[in-house]
Amino acid sequence: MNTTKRYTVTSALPYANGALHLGHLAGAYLPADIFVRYLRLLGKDVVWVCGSDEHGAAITIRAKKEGISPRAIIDKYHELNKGSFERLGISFDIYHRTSADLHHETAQDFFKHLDAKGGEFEEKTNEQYYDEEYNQFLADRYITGTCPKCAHTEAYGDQCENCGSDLSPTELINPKSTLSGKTPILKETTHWYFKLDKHAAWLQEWIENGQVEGKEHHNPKAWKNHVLGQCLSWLSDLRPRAITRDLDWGIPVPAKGADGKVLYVWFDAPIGYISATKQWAIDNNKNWEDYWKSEDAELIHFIGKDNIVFHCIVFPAMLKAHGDYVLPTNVPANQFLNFEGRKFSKSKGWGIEMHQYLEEFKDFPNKEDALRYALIRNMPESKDADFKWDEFVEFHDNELVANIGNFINRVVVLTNKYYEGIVPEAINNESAASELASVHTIITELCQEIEKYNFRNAIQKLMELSSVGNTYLQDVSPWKIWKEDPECQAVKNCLHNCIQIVGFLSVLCEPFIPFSSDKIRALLNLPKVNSGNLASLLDLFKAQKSLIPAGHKIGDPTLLFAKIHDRKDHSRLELIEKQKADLQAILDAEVPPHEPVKDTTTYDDFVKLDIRTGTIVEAEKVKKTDKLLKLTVDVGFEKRTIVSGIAKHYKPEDLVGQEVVLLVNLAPRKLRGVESQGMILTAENTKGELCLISPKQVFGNGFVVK
RNA sequence: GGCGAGGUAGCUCAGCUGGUUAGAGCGCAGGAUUCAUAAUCCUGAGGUCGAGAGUUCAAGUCUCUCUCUCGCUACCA
Repeated sequence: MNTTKRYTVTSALPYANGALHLGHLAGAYLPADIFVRYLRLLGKDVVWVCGSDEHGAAITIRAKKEGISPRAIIDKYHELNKGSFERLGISFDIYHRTSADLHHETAQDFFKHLDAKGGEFEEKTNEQYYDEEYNQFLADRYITGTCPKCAHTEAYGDQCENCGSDLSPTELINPKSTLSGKTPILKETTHWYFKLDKHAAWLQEWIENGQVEGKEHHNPKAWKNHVLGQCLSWLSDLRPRAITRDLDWGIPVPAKGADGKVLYVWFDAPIGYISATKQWAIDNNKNWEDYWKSEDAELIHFIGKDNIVFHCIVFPAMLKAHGDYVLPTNVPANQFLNFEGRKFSKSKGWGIEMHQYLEEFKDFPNKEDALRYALIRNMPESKDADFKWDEFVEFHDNELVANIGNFINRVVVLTNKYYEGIVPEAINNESAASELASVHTIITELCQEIEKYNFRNAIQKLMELSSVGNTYLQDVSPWKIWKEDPECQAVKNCLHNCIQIVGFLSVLCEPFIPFSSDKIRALLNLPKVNSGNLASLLDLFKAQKSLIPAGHKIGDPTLLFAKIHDRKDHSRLELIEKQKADLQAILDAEVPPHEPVKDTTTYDDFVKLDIRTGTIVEAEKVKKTDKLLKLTVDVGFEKRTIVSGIAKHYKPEDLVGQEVVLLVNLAPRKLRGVESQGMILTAENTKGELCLISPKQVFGNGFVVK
């Protein structure tokens, strides 16, 4: 590790309108926890900040729906998430919230500074939907209407939750305000935009080469591939981004003519890292600027991949535009965790939330570390990963129980049996030199892996450490020697060395499985690990001194982990089986997905559609498209050119001669430069497969379908 | 179509700037052992490194083409 004096570590601020699930935990919190605990063990000066992100329209909407205040929502989820984190050993230095006054001030100051500086913002006026009854502009989420793509009648202004397509409010058919239920009008409004585009050049240099203004800033090779890739693909097309909204929930924009406007959440949220640090500094008698404005401060953002663009482009641009702040030296974004083969989905009940796990596994011994271990072992560090209960069981029983737990138990039992728990002295210990050397190598590698954010590898090193212990114990087989000669020095040496390994484990496992670390320390009759413990451990090792000296009395043997596949006690296996059964029940209960039935229409409306039979006479692909075919269709009285999105399902040559049914009085429209004069009718099933609709027998062209 | 990531043993993945018979863990098969939560330890089987072409004395590793998976994006009348 380099000579940096301070670390400022952040984890993505959870949005306070819902509970976090295991995917969030594995993405941005657990990895940061490992990293920060490790730094603390080395005695580094580090602050790790996080907190609730409590603004934005989604919260006000939810509050309205549930008939409670936004404040009630954020209080509820702030407490819930904060509590779950604590119970899982996520050791933030502060879990702040963006509703705090300190944050409001900080964010407003930040805005004012950029505004006063000039050149960073611009104001633009455009038309947005406005609710005349409530006299306010409507955020995207406040408008519902019919989705233009799937005809779902309750699509939001920014997204249709039925078909998943991203929308803009003006695309909605029949828009309605969720406040008054009435049709909103379009009205001009002014917003502030952050001129992101003007930062493109230095951002590129910074991300690609790790240099800022010709000065080396960080090693770009230390960044994850997928992070670099995504950043660079964004850089080619940076545009000014709106940073204000017409909303009454959030941080008021501190500028003239900004009544009724608040800072857009993505602008205020990352500033939350700064305000959290300020609050922590006040509470702990520190100077927050040392962690944000000092050259020897190293800023690291832990996030999920959905946040890469904000943390690698937008926020750095904000910091640089401001001028006084350091830029992140790394953004080790994780990919996504799936759950038993599917995406986590709250609405479908797929997956498990942190508080839910804690509740349902409340009788499971060492449940926190069991979960942490499984998530770390299979962390989505460089590609999406999948959480499976079967793997959870395997990791737990084969690795935590059979490898680490068993080794520690063997050593503690033997020491108690042979020496009444007193650590024996090692004399002429050279025979164990190779074991101790490999222990040293593993410890070194473990540290390096953590420093490279490779936590999966790191935790496997932990397992290697206890494997070396197990192998060593097996090689010496002290129980054999002891039967012949209880006073034999070889037995004493062996157990002395094994206890040292247990001691190393107790320290090195702390970043990963802190609850177990405490238990191992208790077994060894030692205090909990503390800041700087790893540094002194490494020093002792160098000086070839024992971590736990001869004569020290260790505790009585107790089990660290209880096997899930236990012959006598099936309770834990049943717990797992229940989880699996619950998932199966969801799968079984699933109604075949279907399009919602549209609103009732009339015969008069129906006859407006002129649907006729026809025959495809020519077909070719439209260039530079995936799905589009240009078809010439004979409708009897004339030939029509029709562009149709069926290229993924039909080859042009197979279509010629095919009879079809088509809408002939649809207004013509250009698609990719080709004018389409109608629409071929197809059906689409849930797999997305298309089927042309056509007469059952040869019928002739141009006849009306009714 | 554009951009990004990825396709390596049954499964999950390592393989840096190209260099001897391609690795680990799990799983599997055989053996050893009993201090230990039927845990541990040893040995072994298993891969034409997505396909093809090229550069090179030498390619999983570089270049090109193709193909499949995932994400973003365009398009779907």
